[in-house]
Amino acid sequence: MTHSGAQILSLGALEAAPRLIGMVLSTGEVSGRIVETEAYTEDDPASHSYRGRRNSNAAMFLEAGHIYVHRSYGVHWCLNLVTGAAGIGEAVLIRALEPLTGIEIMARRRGGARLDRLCAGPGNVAAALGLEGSHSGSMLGEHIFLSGETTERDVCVGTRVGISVAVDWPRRFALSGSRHVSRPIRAMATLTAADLRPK
DNA sequence: ATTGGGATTAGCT
DNA sequence: GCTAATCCCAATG
Repeated sequence: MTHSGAQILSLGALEAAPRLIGMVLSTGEVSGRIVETEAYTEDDPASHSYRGRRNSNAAMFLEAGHIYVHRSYGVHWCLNLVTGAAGIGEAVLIRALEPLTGIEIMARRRGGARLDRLCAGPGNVAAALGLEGSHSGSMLGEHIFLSGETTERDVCVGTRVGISVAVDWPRRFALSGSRHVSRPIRAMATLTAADLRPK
């Protein structure tokens, strides 16, 4: 993980999530630019950390820079980057990537899909990267790497999808205009590059 | 011991 | 649009 990556993840999830847009996630074989994220904090009733630490969510309470991979609907794996201070339980869900390299490998893992759907949606991101539950609790730099810079383009913020509580919280972030996002965001606000510059 | 409900997706209507 | 797939945990008896 790069220095700027570590710096961003040490922020809270709410501040890290928009700043991760534009950065690059890679394994040895494949890589993609982050175009959609979602912040989960311990005060969020939709967060796995909301009801405290369990065996299943322990990775979410590790130090910033670890990854938390969880099962969704008993079927899919979803990748989170742990943020903030250790023991708090904050993380950013990686919801979509713009494929950069290793596209054939990702397509094979996904059973074929058009380019702009290859890493669209959290289950598809984890599948394309080859991640599963056994990777949960590992550190960035072991299996996957975070590099690159925060985007210089606008990031929009909107409501969430796929949950039943706190749906209206503006915690889903996406690169404005990207066609690689899981589902279009009805923007409640737009953050410019100036808003996202290191404070 | 059993049951209900997800941070989702693909495939069919 | 609707639904099945399928695992883990929390709530309940």
